[in-house]
Amino acid sequence: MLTTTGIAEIAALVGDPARSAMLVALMDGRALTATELANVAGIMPQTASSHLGRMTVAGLLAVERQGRHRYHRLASSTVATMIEGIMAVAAEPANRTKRKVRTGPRDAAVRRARSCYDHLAGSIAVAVADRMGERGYITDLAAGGELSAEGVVFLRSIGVDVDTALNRTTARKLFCRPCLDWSERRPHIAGTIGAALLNACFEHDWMRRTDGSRAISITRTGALALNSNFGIKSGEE
Amino acid sequence: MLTTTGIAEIAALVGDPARSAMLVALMDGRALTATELANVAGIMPQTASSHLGRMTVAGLLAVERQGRHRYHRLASSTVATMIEGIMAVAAEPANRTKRKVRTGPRDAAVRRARSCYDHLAGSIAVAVADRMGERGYITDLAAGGELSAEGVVFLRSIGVDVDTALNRTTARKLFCRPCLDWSERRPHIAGTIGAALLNACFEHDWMRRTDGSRAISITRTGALALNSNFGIKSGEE
DNA sequence: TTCATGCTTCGATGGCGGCCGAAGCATCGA
DNA sequence: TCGATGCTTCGGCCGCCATCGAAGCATGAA
Repeated sequence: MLTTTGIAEIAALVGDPARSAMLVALMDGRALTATELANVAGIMPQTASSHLGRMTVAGLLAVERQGRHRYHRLASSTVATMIEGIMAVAAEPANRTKRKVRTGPRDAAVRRARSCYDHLAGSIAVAVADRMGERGYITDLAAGGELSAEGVVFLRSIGVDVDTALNRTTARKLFCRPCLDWSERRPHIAGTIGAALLNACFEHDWMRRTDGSRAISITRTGALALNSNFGIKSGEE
Repeated sequence: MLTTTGIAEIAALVGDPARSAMLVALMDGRALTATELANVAGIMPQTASSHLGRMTVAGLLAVERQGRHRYHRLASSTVATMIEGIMAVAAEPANRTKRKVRTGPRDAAVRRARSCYDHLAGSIAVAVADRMGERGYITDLAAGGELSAEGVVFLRSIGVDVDTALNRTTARKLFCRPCLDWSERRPHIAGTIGAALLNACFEHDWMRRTDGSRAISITRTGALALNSNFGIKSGEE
């Protein structure tokens, strides 16, 4: 059987605590060095090197070498989607009852806004996609999504670099892909446009990365901007 | 970290050849006995029993006992979605180049129509969802989906048992969930409605299960029905 | 009650793989 | 050229777990 053994190989790679810790650390789309990932996983660099090598040949990771550093990142958004899928199962009720679950304020922050691969996820991201759909900026999000002409104008008006994003691929259709959201399980905006949107949020200082977590914090100006541009109340404005 | 270890546990379960073979065998939503699954995986019953027990406590499988038989099925559609996600990675170009891939006619059939958990998947299923969206039978499929009043009338007219399906849950909203599709990566109709729809296709003898494969064959009358009801040309009418 | 079937539990075995120490390559700075 | 840093390769150790034989429980039939 073609698929069966392939599935087992891929899943076995994720099925190691050290490797899954590294993969989760890379879920925000950044590229990290081998030693950084070794620290994340709590293992020695030589062990991490072995893991990273195996995940790379399996197509889970991609490597870019800069000088004597080697930066590792997730190979594709398919991999990120897969990990979100596994997360969803791991977070299901059947497993929650087993171990005690305390959903602290930090988890709440992650659930509200976090980075998924290279774009924004969480309830805020879902709300953004909803509003843009309501206003006709995005059409047919379920079927791959298409950015309308009004959508281009709108995004450009709030400082998103739509044009370079548009130049990077051939068809406009592919830009707004739905991406099953871990906590919300509803689509948000991914792809090149999603990356450009998140990038703009950082450049405007609407949002900031959080150290040691996938959570993204929303600044005061960001809360105001979300309200005025999207009509989203994040509770901090 | 809460999620990291949980992810590794779930993935490690899938990461065994015998277990992944069983999971794939269950992907069509049917419930199989322990011995049947042992045959699928090519292992002894006692070994299979151990695997099934572990997957059940982990929340991957659910068991129903009938007499001296124990029927195992996937615990939820979340699990099915996860496995499709892993399949997508295993089928990615990076892995295809490694081993030889021959996409024979049988793979083409699987890609066109197959069962995913308890509902229909493949290009036909995507087309069905598209048409129903175009005609306003389904609204907002991307955001969980909602069946409109016209949709209820339509489905009832083609012999889908909508009413029992509607009674089985509380809100109409939950019925049409998008489900990332393995080959198409576009949403199709899942949930209770999706199950009722597939069921109707079997009862009308529009489609038939294929032995030893997830593929679903389309009968001649089924092709005609798809064309007249949905305007979908499957190439066999 | 007795036997057969389906499945589970127990115990022992064997192998795969994660882990680290030490050594071997690259790259950068002086 | 020499040392420092980042990373990889090699070798050996250890533990976990998949596997199967045999025995123990259920359920159903004779």
